Amino acid sequence: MNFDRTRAAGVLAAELARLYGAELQRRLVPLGLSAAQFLVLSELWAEDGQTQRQLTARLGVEQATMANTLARMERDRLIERMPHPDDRRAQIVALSDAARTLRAEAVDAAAEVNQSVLEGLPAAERELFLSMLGRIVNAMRAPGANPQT
Amino acid sequence: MNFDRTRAAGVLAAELARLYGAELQRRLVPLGLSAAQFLVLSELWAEDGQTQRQLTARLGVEQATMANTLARMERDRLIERMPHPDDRRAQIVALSDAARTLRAEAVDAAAEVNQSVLEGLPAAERELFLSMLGRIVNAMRAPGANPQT
DNA sequence: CAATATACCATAGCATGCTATGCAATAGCG
DNA sequence: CGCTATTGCATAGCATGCTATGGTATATTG
Repeated sequence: MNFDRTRAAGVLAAELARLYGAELQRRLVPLGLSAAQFLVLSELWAEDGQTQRQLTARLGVEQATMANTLARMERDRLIERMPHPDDRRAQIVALSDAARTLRAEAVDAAAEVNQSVLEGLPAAERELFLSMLGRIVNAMRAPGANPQT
Repeated sequence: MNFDRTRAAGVLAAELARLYGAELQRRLVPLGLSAAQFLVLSELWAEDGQTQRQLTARLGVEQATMANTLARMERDRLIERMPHPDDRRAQIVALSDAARTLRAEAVDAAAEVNQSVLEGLPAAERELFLSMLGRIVNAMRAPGANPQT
């Protein structure tokens, strides 16, 4: 009849996400980045010049969320938007020079934070944990994961 | 040199938290509750009449976050606040009748969502996953988890 | 006791997530 | 071609997280 937060997978995940976000933010702030901005940049570092639509799909957030994040990134001179050559509705999101410069440092910082998360587990279990986390996320993302929808 | 989101524990946790939050919200909305409100209520169902301070500590959010959440819950008639008998700075947070009535239904809904999260894993691995998640969160919560702080 | 330090809350301002809307451009169809 | 549907974004409004700040009450200390 009670609800045990310490055994609720989602609640624990939310807490992990909060702690991780805070730590990542702490490491990225000196570079002038937030965690959400970093994720967008990590996509653009892999492939510059994507549309907002593509970024939204790849990062799995809603379109409106991405629009807001991109607006802040443009304000902060991390990206530039230019007209799409073939589709006047769309825009190309391009890295600024500043964002290109930040790449190595930011990726290092994020890698360290990801490593530090896993340090809570013995090395032998880390791969398994990532695998299980990945499978759970995939299962929840899949259609039909929502009963009676 | 790249950042692989699919292998970053924190990013996966954030995504799990988002998906979980959305699903929990979907199940709680018919009851007039949000996920954050549910967590506060789950504390109060266990022990009614706590102070804001206690709730903040137990749920692990910042004091300001709790103040805002409690304000919305008071607005929504889920809680009532009354003066603390011994300390005029503090207030007692008490369940409303409506909140007491919601208990069984809300706990059931949350339990189902938690169960559905774990369905992404074979039954044999579920306990281990919860254990690992719990250990990671504990390790990150612990002081000294932050290098060079 | 008076002054200072702490503790408990509230508020302001921001980021990032969401849903709901609306506009403009493009695609599809009769 | 012209109408409708779809697609790509932007904006509004909200919840929930945060930090920073300030007010009031209580505790501590010289």
